[in-house]
Amino acid sequence: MAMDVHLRDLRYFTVLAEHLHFTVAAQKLYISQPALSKQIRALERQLGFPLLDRRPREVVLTPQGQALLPRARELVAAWQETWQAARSAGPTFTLTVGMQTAVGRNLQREALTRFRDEGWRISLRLVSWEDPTAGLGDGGSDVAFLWLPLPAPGLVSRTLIREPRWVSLPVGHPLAAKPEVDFADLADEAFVALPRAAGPVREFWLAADARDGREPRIGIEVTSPADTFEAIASGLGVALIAEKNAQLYQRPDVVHRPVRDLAPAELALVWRANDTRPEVAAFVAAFPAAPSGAAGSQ
Amino acid sequence: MAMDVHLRDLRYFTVLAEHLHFTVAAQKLYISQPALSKQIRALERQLGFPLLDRRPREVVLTPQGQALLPRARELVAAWQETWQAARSAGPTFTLTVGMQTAVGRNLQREALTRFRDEGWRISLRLVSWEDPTAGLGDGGSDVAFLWLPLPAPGLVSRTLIREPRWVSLPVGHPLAAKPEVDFADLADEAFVALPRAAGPVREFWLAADARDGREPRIGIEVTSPADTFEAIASGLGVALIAEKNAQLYQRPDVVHRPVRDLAPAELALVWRANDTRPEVAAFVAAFPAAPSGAAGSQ
DNA sequence: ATTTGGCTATAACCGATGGCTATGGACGTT
DNA sequence: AACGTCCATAGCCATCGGTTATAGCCAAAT
Repeated sequence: MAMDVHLRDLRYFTVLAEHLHFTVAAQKLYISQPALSKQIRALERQLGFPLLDRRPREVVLTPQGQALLPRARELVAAWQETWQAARSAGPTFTLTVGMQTAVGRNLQREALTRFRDEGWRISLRLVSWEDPTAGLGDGGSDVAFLWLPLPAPGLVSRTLIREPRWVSLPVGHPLAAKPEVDFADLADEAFVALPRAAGPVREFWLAADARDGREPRIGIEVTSPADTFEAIASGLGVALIAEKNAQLYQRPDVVHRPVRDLAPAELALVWRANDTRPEVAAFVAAFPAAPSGAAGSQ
Repeated sequence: MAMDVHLRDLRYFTVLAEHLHFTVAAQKLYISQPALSKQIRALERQLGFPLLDRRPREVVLTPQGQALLPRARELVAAWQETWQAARSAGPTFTLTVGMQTAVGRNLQREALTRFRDEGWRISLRLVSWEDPTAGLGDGGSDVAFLWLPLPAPGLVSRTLIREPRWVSLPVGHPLAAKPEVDFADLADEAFVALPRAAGPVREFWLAADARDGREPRIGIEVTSPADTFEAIASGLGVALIAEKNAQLYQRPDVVHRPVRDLAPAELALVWRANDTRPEVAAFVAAFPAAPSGAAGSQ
């Protein structure tokens, strides 16, 4: 018997019933209008009776739809409650999230608010750039936000954000005159680098992937964003930086420019491959993965 | 937020919690053990906490599992009730099912019991072999059980059963001596045929598909199973017949033998392609489709 | 101590589902 | 008549939910 519903579909229905307008309801639900249309049709097909009467000018509930609506709301709400109740029946679980400074993108806030509300304990752990695993290596963290590539084997990642690499230059720098920079013009500059201990990520931000094996010239090594921009402003070198971070760290003595011909940087949620605890999986699942290739934006 | 559950998963959980044994619970649920294992793990992952403690000797509920169990039962039951209530809020829908005699296989019973219980009105309409669409053509039926091929354009089918074609012979017939018959030995026999009005299905049961275009020899045309076997017993011809029907229509003066080298016959549920009423779709969906090719049995 | 048997997990595969973008088609409005 | 609004359809792709086959674990039995 095909009697079980996905509560998601009931939720879709309740929202649609509230607005009686597919396009609007789809927006509220953060899905496309055709997706909603299709799901509702599928729901009607599964139930065996129509829920809505699609008229030329308006959409109205059928008698069955009217009967279903309040009960559907109850079910969705009841489930929410049930979930919370069940969760709190177990021992309180504390998830430690490792983050390096300069990750930004209010991911911290996301992590904290979203899960604190739902009865979890989230503990943020700020780690220095010297620990490329952000605490995953020594067990100090359960998950971490990191720039790829992965610093060590045995870790798995879900890419959350993919964005172009820009370059930070001192205001006086000749290349600062152009609105966009070729990496070729940049390759022989002195670079502000992450510490050696940072591992593969250091190489990535030195654009080792675009140098054909030639060694970059290192101006200075730094361990914090403040250091970095101080060094750049002082003319000790230039540095690659993610696009959004460029917008975030504005200083009068430093300018940011997009760099052509560089693969985008990927910010990922990382955890240990052998860590199968459902709490970790649930945390990870709560963050939507970035689309794989070049996304269709529109 | 990934908060919505599929009620099916809750149902799986309740059954598993009842037996505390994956293999047994999977059997009760009519799914394979790995499927259950995977679904439960996925559920735990989605919820963010473990439901069961899989120990070497036994499976036990975690505190969260214990907390979830009774409420999960309630939710599943509540949905059932909700569904019924919503259905009966609409005008009673009567679905007319066209059937030819000799379809058999307790499909009628299936159709009637299954849906009468759930508050539908099912009206069976027995049609003669003269109407190959079993009432779909003139709107007298909403759905019909028919042997393929489809008698007319504009109809869609879901194959329910696929079974070998046998041949019915009078007891004295020389071919009746062998346990199995080659169609080549049968091709030049006189055949008991469906009426011309039956269309493509007539050709199918004359095995036009195995004759390379040569015309069959028609002994007599009949319009009911009784006619058919009377004719065969009287030596007016032989007839092809589906395997299960062969077992069903046993008479002392007629024998049934499997025929080699014939494609199987397909019994299908048929409805109008442009009929998108959810009631029809739900009825259709309630009958599992036959696997496409040679099925993996075991 | 090794084998056997019972039970759950994993792997590889496959069709159906659920999302997307782009486009069509019905209908009211201008 | 042309346009705008809104739902449906088409075509595409990743994920899901099922399958069979097989591995791995542990206790009982040889």
